[in-house]
Amino acid sequence: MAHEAHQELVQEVKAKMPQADTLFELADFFKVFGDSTRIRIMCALFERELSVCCIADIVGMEQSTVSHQLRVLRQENLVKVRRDGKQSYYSLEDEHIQKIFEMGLEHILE
Amino acid sequence: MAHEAHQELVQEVKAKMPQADTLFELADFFKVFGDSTRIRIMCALFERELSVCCIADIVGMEQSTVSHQLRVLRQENLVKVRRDGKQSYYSLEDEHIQKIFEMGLEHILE
DNA sequence: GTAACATATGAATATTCGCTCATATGTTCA
DNA sequence: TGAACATATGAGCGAATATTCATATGTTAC
Repeated sequence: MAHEAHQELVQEVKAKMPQADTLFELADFFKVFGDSTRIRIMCALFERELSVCCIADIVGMEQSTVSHQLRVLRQENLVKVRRDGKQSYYSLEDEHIQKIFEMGLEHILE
Repeated sequence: MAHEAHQELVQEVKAKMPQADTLFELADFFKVFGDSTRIRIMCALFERELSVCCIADIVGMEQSTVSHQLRVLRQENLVKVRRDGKQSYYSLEDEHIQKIFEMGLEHILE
């Protein structure tokens, strides 16, 4: 390809892409899905809201680990918390999560 | 919650969850989306197939970096390659990718 | 053949990230 | 108030990972 044509193509594609900031945010968002502990936590929450210690038992990890990961999920607005007495009940923030999940499953099951 | 009720709930949720293996695979799949360089590469490929050096120019990174990341994308069956003379042209493997992308965007733009 | 270009890959490095331990904070009940 | 329980958080460690440099491999044109 000629040098000018190359540059032109590069500029054309760059122009059509979303802003760099948005793509960095998007990467951070998907990063959250890229850990098996967090995936399993989210998956458990598909069924119903759960307390921290229940989640820990379900995924078979320390309460502390789960608590740390729930914080990550909270920061990306993927889960919400509800305090009830001594316990914190976590649930999913919205239904995008389940759809993204399903689409991922479709891909790997091909 | 009583101890037996807790255990019962844990078992019930665990039973409804997909197999652990599947969830580990799923995490590996999403891990690929969790890096801004790879996200930008995929995003560039939404427009059209591109050679490695074009991609490198578009995302503003070394040819070597892009080549390494394209290998990661290949390993997860997210892109395919076509050799044409000296150049390798990469394109997206299927349309799930774009849908996952869009859903991620919807979430962060809320 | 060799030169020039495009891509792939191995090694080294720096950074990120998940997990665990110890402990702090928050809540209930006696 | 203090004991018991649930959750959150900070520090430290080890593993994973993204990038770069140097170089190998592959391809074309002369």
